[in-house]
Amino acid sequence: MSRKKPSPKSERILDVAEELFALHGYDGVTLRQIATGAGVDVALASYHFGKKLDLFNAVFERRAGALNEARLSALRKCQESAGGEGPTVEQVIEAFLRPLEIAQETGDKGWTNYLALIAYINNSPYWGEKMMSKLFDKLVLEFIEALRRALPGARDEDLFWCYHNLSGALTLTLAQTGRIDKLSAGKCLSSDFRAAYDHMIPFTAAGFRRVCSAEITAN
Amino acid sequence: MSRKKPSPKSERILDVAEELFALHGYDGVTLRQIATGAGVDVALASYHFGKKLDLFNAVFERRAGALNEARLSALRKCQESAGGEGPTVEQVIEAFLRPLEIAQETGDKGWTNYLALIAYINNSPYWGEKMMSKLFDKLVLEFIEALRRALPGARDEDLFWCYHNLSGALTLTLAQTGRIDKLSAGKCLSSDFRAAYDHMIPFTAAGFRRVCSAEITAN
DNA sequence: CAGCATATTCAACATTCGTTGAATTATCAA
DNA sequence: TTGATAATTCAACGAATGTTGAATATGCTG
Repeated sequence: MSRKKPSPKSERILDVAEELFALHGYDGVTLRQIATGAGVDVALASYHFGKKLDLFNAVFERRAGALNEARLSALRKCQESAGGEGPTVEQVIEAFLRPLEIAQETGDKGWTNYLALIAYINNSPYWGEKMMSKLFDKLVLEFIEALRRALPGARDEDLFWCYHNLSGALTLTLAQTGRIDKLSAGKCLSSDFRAAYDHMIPFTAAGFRRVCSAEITAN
Repeated sequence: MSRKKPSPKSERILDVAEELFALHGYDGVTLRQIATGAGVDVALASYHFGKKLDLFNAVFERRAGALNEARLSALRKCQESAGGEGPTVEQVIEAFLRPLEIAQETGDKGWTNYLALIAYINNSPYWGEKMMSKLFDKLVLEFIEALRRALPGARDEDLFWCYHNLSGALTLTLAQTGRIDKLSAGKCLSSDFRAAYDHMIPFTAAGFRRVCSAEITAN
């Protein structure tokens, strides 16, 4: 799948870095911790990826392409199956979220760690704007356009604030902090992406409809 | 307002630590950066607060009491003004969110930084569960009970997942990453808490109603 | 096998980190 | 003013960090 055949050890480095960066953030992880976790000398990370920041970016970008393609494909599919009026709000949000769930269902722990890393970055005042925009803005704007079609007459401001709420709910889910587990005394599980999206889709869809379909109010 | 008269310089240390921790996280900040920002020798932080982790906790706990009281007071007030049936979903969520906005309206930059720090902690897989529960669980559970009253027949699982979505939307708002500013090309501003809550309240209220008021579905 | 490029380790560097104990200054009651 | 207590700075430590250049191992090509 990847462009140039990667040495197995450099992939191990990326895997471990992905896991640790997602858990502790950029500054909370040491190159030596990564190297140790990968069973490798500390200099090897520098050899393959350069500076620590370059490694961080490499981890972040490794799966971005595949993720964007999966979500875009889901959007296209739901647009095709929908009639000429385009998909409903629920269908668009479903296309936005479900690909993330499949990533977990494969049992690939790496994907789970990667999504937690995205949550870390997206919620960080320092990294958020700089890193997310470059890789995900184009796709996100396409989803927002699809939502606009499903919500005729929606104002830009309302549309973007609603997306903001959706993005926040998703981000906290991806972070997998375990907080909802404790709050709900075990009735909800952070690790259960399926249940999270089963609730998030009708929840946010109702929010979009209420905020973006409101009759015109006084300015 | 505070219990024991604090030395002015120790408050400065807390202020700077609050700002830097919110921006870069626990590991992304150095005691020397904090000391320099506060115009103080590096040893002074240790003298007043002990280890770095103790300083982190001190920052986190400094405003927690006042914040909890403000939100609890808002909940009590809306419960009193409501009839015997209790406040509506919208009113409960309003009581949950608006006190955070007032904190910003005072122009106190410290509160804004503090809320961003909460966002950092709440979204962190490492800190999230450990630190949030101790200080905020009791209040949050009280709000959830108020929401339950407003949503008769709601199932526990649905109620907590809905709160999870609300918490995520709020967390991303508090983080103030500036991402929505860029996505919306300036139509939405991360710094405008007022606008964020104006949209978040009807958005999440509609979500609660839809998910928690649904007819009983097949198991 | 020889040769070469790539991959990996080894050893070491200058810096920076959190922390501490001693020295100095400010505060303030007696 | 004196003396004591708290606040602050000074100086330094050992440990850990990111990075680099040289040395070694590995794998591939001819």
